[in-house]
Amino acid sequence: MSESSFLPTVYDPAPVEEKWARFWVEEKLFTADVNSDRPKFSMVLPPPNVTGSLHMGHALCFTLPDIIARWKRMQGYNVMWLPGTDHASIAVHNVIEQSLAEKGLTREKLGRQEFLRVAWEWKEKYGGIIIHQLKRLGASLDWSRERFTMDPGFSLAVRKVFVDLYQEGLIYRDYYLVNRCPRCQTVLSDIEIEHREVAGKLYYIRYPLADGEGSIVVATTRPETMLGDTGIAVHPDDPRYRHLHGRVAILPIIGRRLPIITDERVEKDFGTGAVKVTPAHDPVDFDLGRRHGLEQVVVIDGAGRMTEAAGPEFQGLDRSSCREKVVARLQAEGYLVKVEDYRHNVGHCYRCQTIIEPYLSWQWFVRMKPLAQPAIKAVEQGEIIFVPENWAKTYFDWMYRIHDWCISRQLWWGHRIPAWYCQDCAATIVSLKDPDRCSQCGSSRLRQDEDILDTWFSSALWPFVTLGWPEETPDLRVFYPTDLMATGFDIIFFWVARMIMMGLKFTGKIPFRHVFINGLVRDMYRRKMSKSRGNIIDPLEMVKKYGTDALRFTLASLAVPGMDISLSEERMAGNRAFANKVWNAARFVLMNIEGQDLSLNPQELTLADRWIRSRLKKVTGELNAALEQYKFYEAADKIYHFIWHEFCDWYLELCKPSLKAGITSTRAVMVETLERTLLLLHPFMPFITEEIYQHLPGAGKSIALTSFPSAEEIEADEEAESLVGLLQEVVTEVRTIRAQHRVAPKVKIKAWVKATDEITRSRLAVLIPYVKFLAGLESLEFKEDFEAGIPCLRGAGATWEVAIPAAGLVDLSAEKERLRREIKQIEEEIAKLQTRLQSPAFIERAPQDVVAETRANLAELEARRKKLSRSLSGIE
RNA sequence: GGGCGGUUAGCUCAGUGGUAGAGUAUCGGUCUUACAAACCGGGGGUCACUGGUUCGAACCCAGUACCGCCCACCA
Repeated sequence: MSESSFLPTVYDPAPVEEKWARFWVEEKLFTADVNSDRPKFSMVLPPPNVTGSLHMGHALCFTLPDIIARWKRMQGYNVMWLPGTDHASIAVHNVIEQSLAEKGLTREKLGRQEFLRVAWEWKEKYGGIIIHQLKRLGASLDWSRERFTMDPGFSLAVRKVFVDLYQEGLIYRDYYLVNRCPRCQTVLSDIEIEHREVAGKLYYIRYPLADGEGSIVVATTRPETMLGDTGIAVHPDDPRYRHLHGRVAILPIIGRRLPIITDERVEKDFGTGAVKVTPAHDPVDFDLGRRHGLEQVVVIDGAGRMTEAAGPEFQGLDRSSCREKVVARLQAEGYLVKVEDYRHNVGHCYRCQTIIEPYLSWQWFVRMKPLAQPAIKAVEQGEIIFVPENWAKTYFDWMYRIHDWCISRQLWWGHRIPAWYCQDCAATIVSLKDPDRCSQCGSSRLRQDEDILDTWFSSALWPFVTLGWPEETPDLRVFYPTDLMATGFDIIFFWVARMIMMGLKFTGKIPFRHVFINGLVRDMYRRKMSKSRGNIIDPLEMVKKYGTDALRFTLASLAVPGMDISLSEERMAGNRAFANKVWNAARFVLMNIEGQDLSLNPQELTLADRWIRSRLKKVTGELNAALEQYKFYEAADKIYHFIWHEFCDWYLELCKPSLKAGITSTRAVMVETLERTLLLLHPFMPFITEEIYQHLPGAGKSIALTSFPSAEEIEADEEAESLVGLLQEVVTEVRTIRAQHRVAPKVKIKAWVKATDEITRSRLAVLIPYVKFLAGLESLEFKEDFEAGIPCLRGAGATWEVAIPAAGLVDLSAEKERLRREIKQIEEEIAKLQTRLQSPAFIERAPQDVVAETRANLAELEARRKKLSRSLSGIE
């Protein structure tokens, strides 16, 4: 048969993938029907930032749900998987402001209107990149439902949520000490701060007492903040300072009078047991100050520069150079007692890694406790299930101790806070529609709050606003709550928890039933991928090199729930080889069925046909069970092993003689098995399976629209499995003997076989032609007596023996070595089992079937040893 | 300071009570007409350590060590 009419020998993924990716989108295969009467299965994609280009985290984050989506769709579900993007305030600001800076511009110079125009322009231009990439990579998303977190519907919903929460008292404004990033020029919420240990110093500073009698020494890591000190605190029970209670110290440099207060929160054992109190620049001091009525003196501004209140000597200095100057002056004036090296945790901005500055300012907050309570309950009662479940503990830990959420940001790109301040009576107006006049005094001199909302505020609404909320749309009714949310553990607090809280609050329902938490993608040495390390593995580059299917399969085969994934290119090369294997198996099948009768006569099935069907049944069951539990790695492993090591290595090889003999049913089973196998593989490798499927006789519009195999469709055939098991044993034994004696495959040799019981004998009789073919034997005959004086190479199972007359083939001393080694291994095993069986405790207490099994194993091993020993002494 | 996870073959990882597995790497042999991105075969592990429970432990319990991550107001 000429090969030219068939598929090429080497599979080239790129053209195939591009073709089908386009086809799926153009044919709208993944558009869900809201009127369908099939059961629904819905998900929303975690919206990638519009700034980004696709990275491995994304690739993982859509590959796994795509596997589920395709699987469920093939199982007959009405699958709706909604895509979209997130406006990502800070990230967009960083990108745009950086490009402005290159032109010598700042956002202030540009102005708010113009900046927003640039941002939208930028979003239109680059925001589509990820969407394009997702389409190219074949994620089976419903593109008719694509959303953006700043589209008009979203703006309306965000405003409604804000107004409702405000009216209920769950959103409030307060003058509070918050975290500010001096570089990003905005405040951040607590969870946007990353604490990292840094090498710092602990400065001991002496503050003289006002009455001139003595002094008190305090320890601080931030001496520059002393300029804003308004008190000193000691522990009430600390005997060292009892005489100082209620007295007054003098702040060096500034000269301010500092009352010495007592508070339980002071640690007696740290430093000197006395702490300076700077209410405007430290969270603990802020509380202390509020409780004890201390003044708040702001000495560092939002950009990290010293204010006028820091005094003329320091005003305008950066906080770090100010530290040096303050320390120098303290030293010069004798106030600096000592300086110690000190490692401590310092908060950094999660976006730009700048050290965070506590910053006293008016901000908007969400009161979290009332929202958290039902969200905790939903997980406690199992309405929402984390996979793996131990992530629920992380969720609970955070939720129980939740703090109020600072939601205002001093940025422009985002949802502007719907609050107005009356310039005449100072009233605050929060409203759905832009107000014309003050509701208190009727003045029309209103000024809208300059700030926008934290990006995560709108992200929290993603699962229901994307479906039409606050309208009661059919989509919302049919597809909400969603079934599965797949995302990384790093955003459980940022996103998952807040979606649960907001979902319950505004829809009265959970937003999703299952939360699948995937790990971080790391490099092959388990290091985080980062640009600075230069160890980024770019998914698009991998796609180019190995194909999307190989990338997807690699991610799936490494995805153990909740565990980080360490990725290597070798692994991907291996899976490209797997794709190629599938391709060539398909080529082989297609070559052999072209123009042939494919009718299936059950009477005509060969042993191999019966065996592969039975194996396929079991693998199908295992695959479905694994996916049911989100065990992607296990599912991938099962299908990989089945295709490569059962379908290709044994079944297709066994088909060759049958095909030669012209057995029609084998062709039928071959193509039937190939087709079912492709369906099983499709969720993992959508492209190559589609391409091959389209070459099969009777192919439909798309493999994605076929129905997923179920184990019930096929019958098990234990007899065939057991016979092929025996076949594999014998063939492997003969091959091993050949390989160890360097008997090349093309050298046709004779072999003898015998069985130690009648049943094995009759089974071997059936298997002889197969063994001959697979082991490359010229002949294989039953022979009762091997001991006829001809030196042989021997192998044995428990109930059978093979012998290859060795004359002229090999060096017998090598054979003796081989037999000795094998016997030794068997004897070690036998010794272990004997010890176990000699223990009365084992016989008495272990379950009967375990004991029986152990006995049977021992008997088998002993039988083998006997046979091999006889062979050995025969040679000797 | 609290919590979570990890430690199994050279490497990356599966494996929740009954004779240690995969991929890859490695060594040897093959172009056996689907596939050299392939085929056949081999070697390679006191399952981190110490105790305990059990007839039996990689697996359960207690502790130790090292690695990683998250949370945390000792300035």
